[in-house]
Amino acid sequence: MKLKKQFFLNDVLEVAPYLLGKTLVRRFEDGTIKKYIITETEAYRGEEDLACHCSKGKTQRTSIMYEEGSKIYVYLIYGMYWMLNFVCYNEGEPQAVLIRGIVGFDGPGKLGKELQINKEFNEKEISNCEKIWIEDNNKTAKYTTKPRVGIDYAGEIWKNKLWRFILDENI
DNA sequence: GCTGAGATTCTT
DNA sequence: AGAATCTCAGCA
Repeated sequence: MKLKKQFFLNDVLEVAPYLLGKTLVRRFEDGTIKKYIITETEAYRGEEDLACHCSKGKTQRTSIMYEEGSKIYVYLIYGMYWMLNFVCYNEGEPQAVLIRGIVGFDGPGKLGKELQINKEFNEKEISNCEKIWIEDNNKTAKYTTKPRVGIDYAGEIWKNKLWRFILDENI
């Protein structure tokens, strides 16, 4: 069954690890439906988190993260890769979980390409979207935590946070 | 308006 | 180590 909106109102540090092992379902333009197991996520949490886009405050790009949880946040990085995120927690407190890996497509850029993610997904409702959704299995997966990737600019405190969650069986 | 850098990946 | 390639933020 689909993950409910309520689930994304929790703190991102609860949401990110819980998403591991869950099934990400994508309905493509031609009607084909494919399912992928989520293997890796990363948490970005609040304006004080220097690695979070919201550390620079509310802008046109980041305004979606200030809304209530369960919205999809998509953006283009390095001019070629679409990143897929889900907004978490309460309105006014920006948090998001980045999907970094799914079975068979290890890396946020690769999975964005495979899922054919584009700017049209931005600001959609993940709990009520006909193109993409997540299926719950009511299980808690075993996982390993590591520092986040690609954020050396965030400073020692935030760089060393263990907010990257990796599904154990996939290592 | 222009410039620099980025939650990446693939090639040299 | 560097290119590919585009959007946004910051500054003029």
